[in-house]
Amino acid sequence: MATRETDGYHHGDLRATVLRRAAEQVASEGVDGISLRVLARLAGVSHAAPAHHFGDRRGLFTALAAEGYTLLGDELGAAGPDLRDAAVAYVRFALAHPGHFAVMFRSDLVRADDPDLLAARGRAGAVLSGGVGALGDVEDPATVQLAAWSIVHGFASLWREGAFERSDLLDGAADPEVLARRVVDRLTFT
Amino acid sequence: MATRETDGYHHGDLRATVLRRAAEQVASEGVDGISLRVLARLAGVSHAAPAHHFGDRRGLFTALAAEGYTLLGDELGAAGPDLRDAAVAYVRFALAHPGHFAVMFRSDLVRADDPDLLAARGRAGAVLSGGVGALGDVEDPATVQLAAWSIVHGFASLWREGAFERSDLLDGAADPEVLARRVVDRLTFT
DNA sequence: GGCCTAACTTGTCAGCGTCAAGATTGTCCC
DNA sequence: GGGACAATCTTGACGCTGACAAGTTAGGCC
Repeated sequence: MATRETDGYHHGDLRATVLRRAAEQVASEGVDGISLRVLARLAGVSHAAPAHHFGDRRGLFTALAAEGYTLLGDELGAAGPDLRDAAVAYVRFALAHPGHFAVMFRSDLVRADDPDLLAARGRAGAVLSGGVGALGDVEDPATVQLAAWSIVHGFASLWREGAFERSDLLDGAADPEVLARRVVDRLTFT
Repeated sequence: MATRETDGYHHGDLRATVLRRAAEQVASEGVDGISLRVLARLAGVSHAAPAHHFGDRRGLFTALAAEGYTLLGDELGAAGPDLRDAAVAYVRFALAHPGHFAVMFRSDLVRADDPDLLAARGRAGAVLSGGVGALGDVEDPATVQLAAWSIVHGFASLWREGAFERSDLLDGAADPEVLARRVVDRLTFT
């Protein structure tokens, strides 16, 4: 099927296949519960095949992170120039792509100097900065941006790890995006 | 010398020794760069000795997380009832004990039903809730608490991973606690 | 048709977590 | 003081993993 273009020696789409599976596995079992050999097995190739595309384990996570920043850039771009909309979009991205999100900020798992990673991250940052610029008159835009980034990043992380559920701060099965907007609304931007 | 009470068969303080080293290693090299066997070697015991105290790898991280929640509870308690002070204390804890912090919210690394963990976490949560109660008249205290938790957690995580340094949001070598307070001050609590 | 390169395989290695079984030591009770 | 007992640590083994090296196959390009 779609996973193989040729069913012989060459897989045909191994890089994308492994990357997709890796995102799923990281999302469901965490970063530690992942193995290049298992990913290779799932893709129907030999244990060393993924190494050709990613180098090593770190390379796989780096590629995953780069893809994540690309997706985040897209999401932020689609949200438009309003910073509050962008904030909610950040949360939406994190919860829609947990496998990517779990890796993107882990400097111990990612090769910091990877060109693809840097490019994708730079783009996402530029999109966000544009949103802050659109705010108009702000006394201390850098602090505002730090605060906004912190609050959405923290919210997404804590939600993802189930920290909120364990506390009694959630009223029933609240929608994370609704809640995220409510939380972001406690920020003053002026 | 203080690490061994007897230099014979029994180490005497293995559990605490391993835990301390583990915190250091996690802080410096990340969770993945840690190995029970290396920790055992560093403590001068056989490779299977730590298992007696922690069961398995997951047990080690669980113990580390529990210790982290205890430390966090102490820090929050020392900060007093003011929620802004507590928020800064949260950041201070995270940056002072990065090895613990890195593990505390990783549900994939921690045994969720561990009694020690639950007790320590419960205590830290109670201390924090007390601080929110001391705020007085608040329209929606749950949302306020979510927002405060999110912003400090996100700030600490992003700072820790070096995300802020990579952006151009920091003016020079800013003190994280000062910056944290400035960021928290963008929150409206009423 | 022949070459070149990318993609993948096979084989191997040391290190890891985990388990089982045995050795050593401190403690407590008589 | 001595013996049972539990806690602590060792030794040895197993399968799995990431990484590396060397060989094999296929596709593209002149």
